Order: sequence, then C-alpha cells, then structure tokens
Amino acid sequence: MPELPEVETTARLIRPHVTGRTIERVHVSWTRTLGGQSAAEFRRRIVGTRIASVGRRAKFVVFELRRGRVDAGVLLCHLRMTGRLVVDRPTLEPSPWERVRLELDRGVLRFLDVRKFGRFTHLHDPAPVFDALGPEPLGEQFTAAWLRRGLRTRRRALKPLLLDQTFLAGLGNIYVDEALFRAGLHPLRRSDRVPPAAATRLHAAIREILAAAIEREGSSFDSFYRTPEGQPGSYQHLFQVYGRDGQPCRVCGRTLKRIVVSQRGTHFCTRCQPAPRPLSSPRS
DNA sequence: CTATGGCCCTGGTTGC
DNA sequence: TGCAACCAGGGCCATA
Repeated sequence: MPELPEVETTARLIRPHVTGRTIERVHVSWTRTLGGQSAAEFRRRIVGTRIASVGRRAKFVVFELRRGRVDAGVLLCHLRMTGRLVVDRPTLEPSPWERVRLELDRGVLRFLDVRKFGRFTHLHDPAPVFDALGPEPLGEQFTAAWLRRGLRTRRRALKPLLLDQTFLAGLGNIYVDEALFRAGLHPLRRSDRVPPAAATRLHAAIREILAAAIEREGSSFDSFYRTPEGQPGSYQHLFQVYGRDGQPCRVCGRTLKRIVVSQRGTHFCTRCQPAPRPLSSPRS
C-alpha cells in the first residue's frame, strides 16, 4: 500500500510532467473520490488554474494551484490502498479504474483506483488538514529527542502509535513493521516503557528505512503499487519481516510470526523483538 | 486518553 | 470445475 516512500516517488515522477501546466478539462467517473464534493463544484474550482508545484505531505500528494498569480488552493491526492497517479502515456489504454482525469494544456493526469478508497479533493486552504498531522519522519522536527518524549508521554502500543498519522505522518503497515524489527522492538510494546536508547534506535530505523525505500522507488509486492511510469519499486526485496511470516528471520533464523494488531497484519521475530510482559500476566 | 469495531470497496484466494 | 464466502487494509467515525 502506498506509504510515504511510494507517495514521495509518485510526486517526484509526475512533477516534471505537470508542473506549470493548466487544467483545461476535468472528468470524474466516481464522485465519491472527491470526498463529498460534487463534480460540478470540483470542476468550477480547478478548471483554468495552473499547477504551480507538486509536493508531498504525509501520504498526500499536494498540487498547489494558481489562477493567474492568485492562490487557488490545493489539490490533495491520497492513494489509500490502491490509488495511482499516472501521467499521460500515448500507449496507456483507457483504464477501467480511472476515477478522475485532469486534461492539461499538455498531457493528462489520471487518478486510477481499483478499490475506490483513494481521494482526490480540492481545498481552498490545506492548513487545517496539515496541522492535524504529526511531523514528517524525514523532516528536521523529527529528532531522536522528540521521539523519546513522544513515546514517554503516551501509553499506547508501539504499532498503533506509529500508524497514527496525528503522531507521526507517513508511516503505514509495511514500514512500521520493518522499523520495529530493525529497532528490535515488539509491536505491542507499550510506548512509555521503551527505554531511551531503544527509542533512539527506533528513530534511526525509521529514517534509514524510509530513505532506503525512497531510493528504490518504494515497494511493489502485489499488482497494485506502480510508479507513475508503470514500473514497480524494488524495496520489497529488502523486506526483513513484512509478508515473511513462516520464513526464517534473516538475522537469527527463527521462524517469523504474524499476528493481528489494530486490525492489521503484523510481522515480527519473536527472538529479535521479544514480547513485552503483559500487565495481565497471571504470575509476573 | 486509549481501544475497539464498523464502514467503504473489489480482485484475488480459499473452501466445499 | 464452479461459485460463494472470505480477506486485505488507511482513514474516519461512533461507541465504550
């Protein structure tokens, strides 16, 4: 599923094709993709605007729009599970999964989404959305000290906490599992019981894994995520735990386990990531 | 503050 | 072989 590295890759690869382009026509074939707005209103807001920049915040691809010199708000695209942004390729046959199509003064930007969970919305001002998100894991605000304090001042299991976009923005199921493995921390470990040294390891693990995944243009292990160029990423070859349950740990050899945490498949090594002592444990 | 569970969706997998 | 049931999962919302 697209997480920070996949979204970053998407933004980088479409940027040169759409920056500076003007939106001339808009086709919407699945209205709910617009997140509650009508196609007519969506069209009214963005037709005639120019795409001034393409960036990323958390798992959003962010298009800044201008009408002439005047700020015209932003388009926010969230890929969720199966969304893809694709720039025009002459060979690209019309996809049955196209939900929104922006026809530009040169080229076409398509939003494809098999499962229809993705969103492509226009906001006059994204500040309320962005302000509700935690810091960027690759940004300056995300320091080891910040994470140590963040863990200490909350009492949640590590995995759901790291998945919480209001705590830290951009991680998803895959990279959380990989980061916890690298840091040697069990996904159910309570955040306020993580020793400072381990929190520091987790901070490094998160940044290293995300940076490495961006270098490889993300992960593609099923038929869903592809770069806008149609190519798969390659970080899946470096997975240590995600999807490897039943196979041996690459570090210690023990068979990797899969459990469900917060309704999500969770992969870890019982030796490298020792279980926390549950409070309810009858004896200890 | 934290946890749980339903909901949205559809293609692929599983079970009989 | 055929078909129905089941599953995955990010974010959001209601409930406890």
